[in-house]
Amino acid sequence: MTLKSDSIRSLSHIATMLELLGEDAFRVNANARAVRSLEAFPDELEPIADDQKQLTAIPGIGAKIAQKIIELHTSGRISEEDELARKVPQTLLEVLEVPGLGPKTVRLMWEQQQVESIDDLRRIIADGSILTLPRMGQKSVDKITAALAFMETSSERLPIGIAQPLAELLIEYLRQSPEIIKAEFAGSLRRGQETVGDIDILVATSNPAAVTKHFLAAPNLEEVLASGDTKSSARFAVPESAGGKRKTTARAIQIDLRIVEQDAWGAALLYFTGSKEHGVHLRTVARKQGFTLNEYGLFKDEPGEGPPQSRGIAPIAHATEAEIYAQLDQPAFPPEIREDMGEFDLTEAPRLIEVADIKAELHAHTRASDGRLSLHQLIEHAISRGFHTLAVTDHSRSSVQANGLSIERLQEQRQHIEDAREQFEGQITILHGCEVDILTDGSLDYDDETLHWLDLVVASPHVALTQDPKTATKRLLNAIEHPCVHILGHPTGRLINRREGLSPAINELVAAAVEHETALEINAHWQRLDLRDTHVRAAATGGARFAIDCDVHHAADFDNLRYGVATGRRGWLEPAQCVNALGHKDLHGWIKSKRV
DNA sequence: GCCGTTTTCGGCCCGACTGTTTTCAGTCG
Repeated sequence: MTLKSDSIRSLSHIATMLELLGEDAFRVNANARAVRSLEAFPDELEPIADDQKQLTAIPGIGAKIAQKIIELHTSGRISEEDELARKVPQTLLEVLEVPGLGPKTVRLMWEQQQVESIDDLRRIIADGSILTLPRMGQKSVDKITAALAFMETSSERLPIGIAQPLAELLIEYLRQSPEIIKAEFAGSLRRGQETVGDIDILVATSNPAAVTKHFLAAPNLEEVLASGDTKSSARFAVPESAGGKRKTTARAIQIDLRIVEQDAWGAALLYFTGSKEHGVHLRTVARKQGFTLNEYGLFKDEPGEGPPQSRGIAPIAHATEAEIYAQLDQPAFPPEIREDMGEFDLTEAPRLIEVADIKAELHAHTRASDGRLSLHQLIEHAISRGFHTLAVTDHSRSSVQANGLSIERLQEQRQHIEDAREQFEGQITILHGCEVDILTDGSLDYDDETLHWLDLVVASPHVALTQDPKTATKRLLNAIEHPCVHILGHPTGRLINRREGLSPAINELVAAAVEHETALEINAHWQRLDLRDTHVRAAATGGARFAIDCDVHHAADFDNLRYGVATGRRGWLEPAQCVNALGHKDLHGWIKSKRV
């Protein structure tokens, strides 16, 4: 555990307990904001933990919270957290996790009915005493009961690689209705987050009732949670086949449908894309300039009661996101950077990396190790993607479970590569590379002579992924600094929702990567997305170069590129910093620079 | 509890839906 992760846990614990005690909402929010800010902070806190000034330089961290972090660092505890924990039963925090139950209701249950746990909640439902609470009727109780049952069947956040295809299928279905003018997904999915808690679909129509009816008849719909004139929510089953074989325990996902008038499409898309923090900041900007911004448009402030659109006030801008941003004198922020993490300091929108920029795949496996494609099939797929270069990088010998190649087999593979080069001449440049294991101590799985003989080397950690941060940093630095290594593959080895992976000191890796011109991988597989967005942001700011690769094992893995690109965009990555976006000459110039 | 090109004090976004209410509180995003 690091000081950062401990601080995040303690501060969010404090925020939740303050909420349950009915403390000032702004104080609760300040702690929650500090948590989000720390989650996005790329570096560890230990190096700055004795410097209040550097701590308060982190947005959302003021003098008080900095003091708590310092206290946690020096004593291992925060006294405020301990004091609060004496007042609030810790099992009460689980009750707050029940969807539909908020702090006010949980507090009432606690004060009036001595509810201190989920079991207590079940008790007052069973004996009917829950109905004596204010504003609590049978319908509410039924909802809580259903939520409790749903919680038991578990639900984790859905990886983007499952959520996005689901959203696209639903949109395809919705568009079958002639009443639909436009349909797009918004929310965290549109911002390219690695996992999503729900899916937001935005629809433009002049016939809301028909569209709602159509939505509620969609395939895989399990339960309607709410349905009004402009908004419906339903729970959908996640098909067993999602993501190839099931790679998530999530059985269901909530999908929210928002219905808007076509005219206000831009305002609605902006609003429902979020993030919440970006929206709050943007509305503050609007207010300062004498405007009101909501999901119906940007309005000039005029005195009066009620929302401007219902008072007959015409919006100044509402048709597109771009015109609203322009009216507020802001750049047209790409969705992926709308996190209120510094984007409002920009004077113009960055030109972020796009899928169309990617012209090379530098991390791909064949049947020789654990891939499912033959060498020829792999090459044909790369050509069909319009790539100018493909690196064949099967596993090295230590990856026994992946049928890693001995040096002899590696040498045999060279002959096949050369045959293929002849056959595909003029269509694509084929590199003979490997994905070499970074062994536990940081040494590589082939000798230097073999590595130098290969055209391209991706060095990746596959074992000992629970090493402490210091050892892991040293291990990865070894690979970055090795003169034959081009790319550090999936640097942390994490698997989303499954395995934490290594926690190296990213700033040290970045400094070494810049010095040795080694690229850091953004592994595009949606189970990896490694480096993650916040690491990419830190490394890109530090001037590192990146490789966005699909780590191809199956033909369909090429389609994961969009998730890797989205992660790069969330890290503010521009094409010039991505080796896969280089032209043929520049890419091979860099690759050969490691072979002199 | 944070923050400042209106402010070092006094702000801190905005609306839909639900269930329980005769006008609104709570939750959610």
